[in-house]
Amino acid sequence: MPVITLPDGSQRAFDAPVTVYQVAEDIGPGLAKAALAGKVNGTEVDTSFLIEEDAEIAIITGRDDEGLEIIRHSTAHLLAQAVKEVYPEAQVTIGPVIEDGFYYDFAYERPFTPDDLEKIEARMAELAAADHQVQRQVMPRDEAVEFFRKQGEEYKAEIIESIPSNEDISLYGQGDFVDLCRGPHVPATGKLAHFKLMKVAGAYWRGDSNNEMLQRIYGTAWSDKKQLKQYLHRLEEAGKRDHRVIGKKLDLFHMQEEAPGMVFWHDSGWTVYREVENYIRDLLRNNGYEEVRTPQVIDKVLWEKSGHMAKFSDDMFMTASENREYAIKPMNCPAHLQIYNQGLKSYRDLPLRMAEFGCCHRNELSGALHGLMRVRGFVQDDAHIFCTEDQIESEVSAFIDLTFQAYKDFGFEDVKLALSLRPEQRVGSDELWDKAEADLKSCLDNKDLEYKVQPGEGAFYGPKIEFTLLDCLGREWQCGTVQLDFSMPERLDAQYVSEEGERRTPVMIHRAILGSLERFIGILIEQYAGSLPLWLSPVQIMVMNITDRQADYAREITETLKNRGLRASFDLRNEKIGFKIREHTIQRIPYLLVVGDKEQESNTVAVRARNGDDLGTMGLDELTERLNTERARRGR
RNA sequence: GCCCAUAUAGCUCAGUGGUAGAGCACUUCCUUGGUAAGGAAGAGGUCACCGGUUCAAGUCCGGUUAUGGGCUCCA
Repeated sequence: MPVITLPDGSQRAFDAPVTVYQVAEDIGPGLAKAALAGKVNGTEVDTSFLIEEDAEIAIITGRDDEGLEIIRHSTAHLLAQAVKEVYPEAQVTIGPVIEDGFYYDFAYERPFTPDDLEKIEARMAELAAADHQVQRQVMPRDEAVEFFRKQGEEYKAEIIESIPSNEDISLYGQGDFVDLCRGPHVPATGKLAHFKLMKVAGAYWRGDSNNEMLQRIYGTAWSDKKQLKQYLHRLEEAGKRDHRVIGKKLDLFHMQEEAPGMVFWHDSGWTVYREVENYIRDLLRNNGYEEVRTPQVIDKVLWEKSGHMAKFSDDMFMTASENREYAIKPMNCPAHLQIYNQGLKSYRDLPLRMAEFGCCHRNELSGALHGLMRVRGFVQDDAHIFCTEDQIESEVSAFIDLTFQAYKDFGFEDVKLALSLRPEQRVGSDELWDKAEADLKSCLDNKDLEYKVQPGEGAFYGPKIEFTLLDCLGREWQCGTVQLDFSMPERLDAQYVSEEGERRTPVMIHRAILGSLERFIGILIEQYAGSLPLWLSPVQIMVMNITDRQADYAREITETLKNRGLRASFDLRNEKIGFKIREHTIQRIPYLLVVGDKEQESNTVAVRARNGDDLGTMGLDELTERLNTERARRGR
């Protein structure tokens, strides 16, 4: 005779086993209608789950995060059911829940078209309206394999075969469609109404590019109409923040067919670029780094020695001249080692921190290119720290602090961290890896930072920490990184003389705060939707006259502001002031100065901010002071 | 690299086999106007590139390149 304890602590006694649904019904008919699933002693179950003993119960509805996940999961099944009905030869594979929705991968003789998607979505709506019961059944594994194989579902059978043979398999059926699933699911397809199929894409079976390509259908699903609408609106708004759209509108940069993956920086964009570069330059100089510059084109022999030719030759741009072969440098480390190797180093020289705004070229796969985020020609805010093993922890720790300081100055608070550990193929002894991984880990733990551990994701030469920022659609892009390297110093003969007078090999720490300036600026643009902070804005002040009478005055104050180190420009066109304000506001210029007869007479300017605020009339000294204060605050 | 989609004026886009269009931007003229679009006229295209089908191709077919969305990759 189960006694049920609800989340609010209240209890209900039943004189016979009850289902989750019946519990909901007992509480109220509204809840029964809204119930999607239940939680019994912390485990998610279907509403049909029978409770036979005392338990803590929660009813899951569309208002709960868990409920939304169940809706998405069930909608993925609905998609599979619809596809099987419209295209019976298609085979189902997997269909997980993802951020904001779900996808499902199918094997089919031809790719799905946008037309197919419409048909499938229409069928989904019919199936949902038919309100099919969703029923769970349990089957021994081998029987389940046989069950799916009989239906020609080879992929499904293969998945189940990878489950241990002594385990039972749960299946969910709705109408004629049965799918392997852990569950739970909504009680009936009628609970699913607010979904939309978004796009088709190719995806490799089991994520392996050696396997065949499946047809992936992406969809979104929500618990009510309003949420769906809001989501679609959010996507539309995000599209307006896209750095490629803003880059064009604000005349920051362009790319063209003759140089795929390479950036043509325009004056405005290059101004942002220089500000970012100079910020890092000052930061590094103040933190014990030296700055160097190394050649763009270096003989292939060096890259063979460093090991890059063997591993990455497909991705390297090569060039030849006078019977000699060169690589356009894909990274800076071998070049920095050449500088290190000039003159014998002592332990007293360590740690030696060598920075370069290193221009690199990598022939990335054409399909990987993505605006400024993934390019073939880019500049890293690269540096290599040569140090002893004992210095690793303090160097990495200082670098993490420096990175967070920089991100904060640029206005980024949402930074994701990952710790990537030893891959199967690697160099260096296990003892060395043990120590290196422990060093990185303790750096993160000592700062109480949250991070994701990624086993096997480290570079072949050492473990690394990655700093990831998000773009306008929430896609993650790796920016900062710190990587330990036990391989290259030895390969390229770097040494130092120890306190005992012995020759030793230094450890090399590769590190970057921004990663690539191109990518970082792309993310900056999206973060601010083009309204960059004052210190980064290409044009900081636009001076506008009302009539021709104030043209000279406008020129004069622009000149004064320029002399005070501000990026000021004027607009003396024969247009109404409203027109000019609109145009320069759209151009995201932080401050607009209006000068008419009144301002000219009193030797002042009328100040308007790009958000529309009227800051009143003031003299240039007051304005300059105000702007200097704002500039110094940066993105904080 | 793989799958799908897209490529038309400077920009955003319409154009379902029969003389290439719109809005904005641009040029000229009028207007000198006080905080998000004043008015008029004009100019502007080898419809990405190569090939094919057709009496006729921006439109249909094939290929190439680039871009977008994914997958894979990312030293």
